[in-house]
Amino acid sequence: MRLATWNVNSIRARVDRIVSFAERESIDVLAMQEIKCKPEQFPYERFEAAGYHVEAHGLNQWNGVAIASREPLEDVQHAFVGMPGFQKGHVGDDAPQEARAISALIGGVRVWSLYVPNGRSLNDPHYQYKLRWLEALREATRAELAAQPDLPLALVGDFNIIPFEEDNGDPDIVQGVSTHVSQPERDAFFALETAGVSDVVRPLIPSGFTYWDYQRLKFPRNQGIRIDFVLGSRALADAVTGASIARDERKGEAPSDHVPVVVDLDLSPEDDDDVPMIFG
DNA sequence: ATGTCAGTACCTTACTGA
Repeated sequence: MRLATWNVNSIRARVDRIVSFAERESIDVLAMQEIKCKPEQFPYERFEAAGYHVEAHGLNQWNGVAIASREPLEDVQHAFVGMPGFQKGHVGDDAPQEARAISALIGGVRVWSLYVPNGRSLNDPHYQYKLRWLEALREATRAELAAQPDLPLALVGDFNIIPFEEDNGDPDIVQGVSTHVSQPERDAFFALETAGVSDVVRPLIPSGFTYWDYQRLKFPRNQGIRIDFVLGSRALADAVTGASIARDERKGEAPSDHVPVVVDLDLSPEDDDDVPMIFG
């Protein structure tokens, strides 16, 4: 299985290049974020013509997540357990949830397409919302893996966090001033490891950005940041055979400001070394 | 060049969010 995640920054503005990428790179499962539309506005037919099923979750022109898959999507969910809401600067369980998570079971793999809140600024209520959202994600993931320890689980998407200093090539993003690099955000990201998931791309691709701001020639200057990740459970990590960051997707006509992150998985059953080979 | 882009409504321009 070839699994990719991509913050597309509007599905309608660039459906051509998104479907072209999926076909050209033989993507089996494409998790998308920031589709920026309601389901009735999603260009399903373009994906179906290319052999993909699609599940989309969007409430308005903001946020929105989707998963396209060559295999059918089963047991679709539009939020994780305990996902907080946000409305007019108010964080909480009583505020309406935004369209920032969608999940499906595909070929035995539980895939979550996630768009973590941006945070906006360190003193904005949205920043507290971001931290609470990440803590709820950690707890939901911990519970899911406690119930199914051998589940191949992938949390993929735009985490809006720069985990390490070497992931920050943008001189305008400064510790102590900016979101994405604050210690509480980084702590919340690394705490996901205690739930049983880890970054499966970094061991194969130690450096490289996934986002370059449209403004101020950030891409030509390569002043990008690494904020899009594939976090996998043990069973998923054991299946990873390769990974890539599709940097070229930031080039050309009407690119998203993010590029796809791709992982290759070999999900065929493992040989069990504890059992003797009795048939030759 | 405080150097961009997408979506919407206050719709040929201003606003929000990123």
